[in-house]
Amino acid sequence: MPSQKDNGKHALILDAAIVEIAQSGYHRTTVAKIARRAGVADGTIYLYFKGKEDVLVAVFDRAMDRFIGQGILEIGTGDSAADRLRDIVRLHLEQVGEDHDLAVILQVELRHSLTFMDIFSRTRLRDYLEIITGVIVQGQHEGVFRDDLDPVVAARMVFGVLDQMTTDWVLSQRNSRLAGRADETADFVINALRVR
Amino acid sequence: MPSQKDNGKHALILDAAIVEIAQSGYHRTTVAKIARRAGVADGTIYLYFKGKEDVLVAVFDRAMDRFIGQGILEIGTGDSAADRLRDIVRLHLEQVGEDHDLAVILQVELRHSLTFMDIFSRTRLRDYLEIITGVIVQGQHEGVFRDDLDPVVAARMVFGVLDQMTTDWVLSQRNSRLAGRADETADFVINALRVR
DNA sequence: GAGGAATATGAATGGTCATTCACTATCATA
DNA sequence: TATGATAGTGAATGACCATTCATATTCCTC
Repeated sequence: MPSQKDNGKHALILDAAIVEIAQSGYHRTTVAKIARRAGVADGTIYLYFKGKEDVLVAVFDRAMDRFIGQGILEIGTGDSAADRLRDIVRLHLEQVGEDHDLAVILQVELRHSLTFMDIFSRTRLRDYLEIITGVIVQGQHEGVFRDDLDPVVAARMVFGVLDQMTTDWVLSQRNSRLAGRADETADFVINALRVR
Repeated sequence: MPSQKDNGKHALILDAAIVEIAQSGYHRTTVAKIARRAGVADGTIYLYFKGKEDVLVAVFDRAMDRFIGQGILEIGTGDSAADRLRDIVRLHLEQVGEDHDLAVILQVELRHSLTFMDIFSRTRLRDYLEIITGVIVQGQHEGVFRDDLDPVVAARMVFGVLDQMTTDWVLSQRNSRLAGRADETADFVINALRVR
């Protein structure tokens, strides 16, 4: 099984898979098509991945690594909760809006299986939601966010808004920038959380 | 092709399909399994539906008919926008929370294909979103909801919150009632929209 | 209750792929 | 440059499953 002397084949296959899956959906994408686009033989896929499903998992893992790694974790700790939340919204929409094919997979293809969603919600997404939860708790301590909302549930609601904006963008004919919605989206969620 | 003298086979097949698809996902559900659960022969499915995919579409259509028909359309027009929105949130969560298997299909299985999502968002969902949009516009006229938010986009955000609450409920194996979240969900979205 | 129409059956068909594996090519080392 | 190890190939395999259709059953009408 190749590891170091890779010639970037691993990434090559993942890139090809993203394009094919975004185009035709996971189930209509054959291993042969991924191989052809990646410029390798069908069998080569199995040197780098356990099987077709494993390719999808790897696409997801790499995407989440990049997403989480892209600074979401260390969003200014000196700032107010409202400012941090605004930054999270902006970063989220910028990140996902950067690669349309990848967004299609994240928003549409990855949700085709309950068990997959389950894994999803138990691992990387959980870390991300915990960051949002933390910011909400901070805001409650500051006295700026209402404390009659469960911060864990509220974080889910905030995520729901971001997720819906992304899905709408994926389904729309993309001449718009997703990040262009950042301001009004941030306004919405911050207003939702703010004390009156 | 049977139409009147149905013996309820059409509905029988749909019910069986809902259970099977919720359990194993659309792609792992075979026509044979649906037939077996419905207590009919494989070929009978094809007397009532054009094919496997048509069964899924019919499940979706019936669900949306019931959902939209269940009073969402005629939510008290005499009430304030905030009250109407609260009613919509409650009805939405009550309706979807009524049948877990159906909710799984609506939240997970139906989103497996971009074209399907596309059809979805162009038809029934659009009607529903227009109702929410109308309530938001009403609230803006009343001077209760902020008018610096595009009501169409705001309606999407509200829907995103409801959708996320539903997905969370579907993915949690707990036997909690989805409608139990109605109050805090309504608080969140009404607060988000309210002028300060 | 005969005959024809409407329904229902389920074994057989055929197409589609994921996966395997015997073989070939390339690389690294001495 | 010989040799074993590592990487890559793609035709063949076999499992799976939607759909069909020849046949059987039930229903209706006179």
